Amino acid sequence: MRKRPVSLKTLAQALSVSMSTVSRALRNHPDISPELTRKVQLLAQELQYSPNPLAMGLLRSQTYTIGVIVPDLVTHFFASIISGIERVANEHGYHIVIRSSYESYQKEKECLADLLKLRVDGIIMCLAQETQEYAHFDALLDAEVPLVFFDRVCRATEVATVVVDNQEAARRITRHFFEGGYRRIAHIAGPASLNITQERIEGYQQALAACGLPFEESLLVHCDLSIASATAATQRLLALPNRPDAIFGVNDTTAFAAMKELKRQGLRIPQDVALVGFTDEFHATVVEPTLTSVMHPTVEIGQEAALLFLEQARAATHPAPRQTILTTQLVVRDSSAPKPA
Amino acid sequence: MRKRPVSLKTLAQALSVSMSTVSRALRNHPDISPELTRKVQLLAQELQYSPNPLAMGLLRSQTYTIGVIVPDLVTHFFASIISGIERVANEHGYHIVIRSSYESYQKEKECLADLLKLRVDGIIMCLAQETQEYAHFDALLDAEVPLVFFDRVCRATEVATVVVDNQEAARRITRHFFEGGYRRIAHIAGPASLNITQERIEGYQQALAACGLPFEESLLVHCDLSIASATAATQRLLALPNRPDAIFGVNDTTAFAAMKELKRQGLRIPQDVALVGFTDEFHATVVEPTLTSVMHPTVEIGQEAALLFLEQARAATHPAPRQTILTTQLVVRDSSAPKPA
DNA sequence: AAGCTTTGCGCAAAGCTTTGCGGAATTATA
DNA sequence: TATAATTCCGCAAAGCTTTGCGCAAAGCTT
Repeated sequence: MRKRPVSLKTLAQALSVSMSTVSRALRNHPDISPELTRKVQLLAQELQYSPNPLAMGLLRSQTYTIGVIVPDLVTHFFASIISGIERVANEHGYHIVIRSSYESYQKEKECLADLLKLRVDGIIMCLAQETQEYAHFDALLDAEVPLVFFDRVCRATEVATVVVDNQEAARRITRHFFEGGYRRIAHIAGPASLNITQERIEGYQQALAACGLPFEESLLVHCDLSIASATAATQRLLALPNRPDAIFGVNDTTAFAAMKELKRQGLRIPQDVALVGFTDEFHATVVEPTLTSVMHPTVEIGQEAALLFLEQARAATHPAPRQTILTTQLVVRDSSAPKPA
Repeated sequence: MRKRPVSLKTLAQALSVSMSTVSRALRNHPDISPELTRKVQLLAQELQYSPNPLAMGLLRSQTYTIGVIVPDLVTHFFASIISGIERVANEHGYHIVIRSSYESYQKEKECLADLLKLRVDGIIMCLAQETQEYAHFDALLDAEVPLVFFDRVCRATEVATVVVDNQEAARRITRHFFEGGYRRIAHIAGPASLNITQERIEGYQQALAACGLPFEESLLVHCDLSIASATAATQRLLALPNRPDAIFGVNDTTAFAAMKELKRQGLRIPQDVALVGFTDEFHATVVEPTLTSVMHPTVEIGQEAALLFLEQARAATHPAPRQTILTTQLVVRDSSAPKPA
């Protein structure tokens, strides 16, 4: 049995006063005499008193705790978003408790339920890939529990969200290829259900049109974001009678899987096929050739999400859901060097 | 103002019975009549009652919450350890609240203090790189708060720890080089203060001796685990009058920085200089040449740490600290192919 | 000196749960 | 039928904190 930490009662008994007096003294209430106040604060300091958050939580219905649900804890993308959330949460006195949905709809519901049972003050999350029904958020919305989605979102009119401008990013990539002299630009997209997939496809198509290139069905392939599936998608593209001269992968895993497959088939990058991915700095610079990629402002996504939470948590009345759109950055490296004339 | 969730009081009032009766009914206490029990449970179900963990925490002095402190949230190594912790913690009804020490001693103390104020049931952590004093753990030890260190440890006789067999791993790498025909084997080590650094150096030296190779001071260089510092360390090695033909980097960042620097200087891997790192699968397979490396059982480290916590949390009396040593795996890839005769 | 205002502190309730004990009503016993 | 034994439920305390209200003692006024 661990001994209980010092409480108001400990202090009160030690000083032979009531708990209310101790409580007031600690908060410098004018009702308490200066000498007593000093004595109390001194003892509190000495005994390292710190108010019990459980009692405070009970009183105020506030735990200063944010539930964070991500599809996956290991991926650099999510890890650094969590890092961003953690930083601003801590700066504002909040703790974060983390759960992974493992991209599963069932697990996502479980996590949500568990965190609510824990009485978190709000939820910051990214939808699981499987999730197509959104009824499990009704309870939160009804209870006006602060909720923030990032990256993968739904019900954007009801929930605060932070996303990146996927269309713009996809347009920029496509244009970048075009300007480099590439004309058969393929796109390995993600699952059709994800909003990020749709937006990037739209941007891709918009840019093709703007560049005067036709949209060829066969140059748009889907994968489920796994390595195997991305590899298969690449193979489908390369098996085309008229294969693409540029590939734009929808994310990290996809881009690297594509790169490996290209190398395996003896194709040179970018001479035979140029490549661009959505990925993060460390990976992109370590491969050969270095990978041109759209960098997500991951830490900022997390920070912004936490700020949106705080905004809701502090508001007296439930504020209108705000949408934050962050811009990405296209970092040009070797894998998309201009085509030699 | 969010409305309060349903409590025993809600149910009690709805059924015109006392809260104690509701409480007993929910736990199938024999004192309560079967019909009433049924009615109570039905209503509880319907209203989605779930006991308030704050009240329970107050009562039992238990929050079912584990504080996790890592030096860095973004690194794959820590991210996947967290993933392991999360999994077994959740399986056993615990939540984890995460903090990053940013490798800072000051921050580490802050995190520790904050988590204790939060009344976590225990702490699982990895020491910050800066941390050299360990007095801030006295309070935990005195209060018998379950504490588990992983990877970087201290006070191993007092605290449960989970580590990998660094000596063995270093020996294996060195032997692997030797068997491949390499004779001037260098080691880029980490900060001398870290136990992992020391252990790997010892293993390195043991294996050199076992292979009948001399230990040359100049082939052992230190870095602080940053990219810049690892690059500089590599440069020092390559500037040697008699440069090494094999390099063994102390971790992820180091190995890749070394690889980049080797390439930059136009050296071929492994023909001119072979390379082995401590790293994780994804990175290692994506680079060119693929990197031979010692793989940490990261998820297992996390799982094992959580199990050690549970062991302490469940023990009636404070158990003797247990040391878990996990074995690593040397995955041979292209960067250390045998030297052609 | 009698009455009024301050000053300084304690009581108790609320927030939620569990649990020992007591008590009323019902049933069984003599 | 009066008494003993069940049966079934409520009171209250404990765990910790805050806060409205009350109360005693001290200070002040005239």
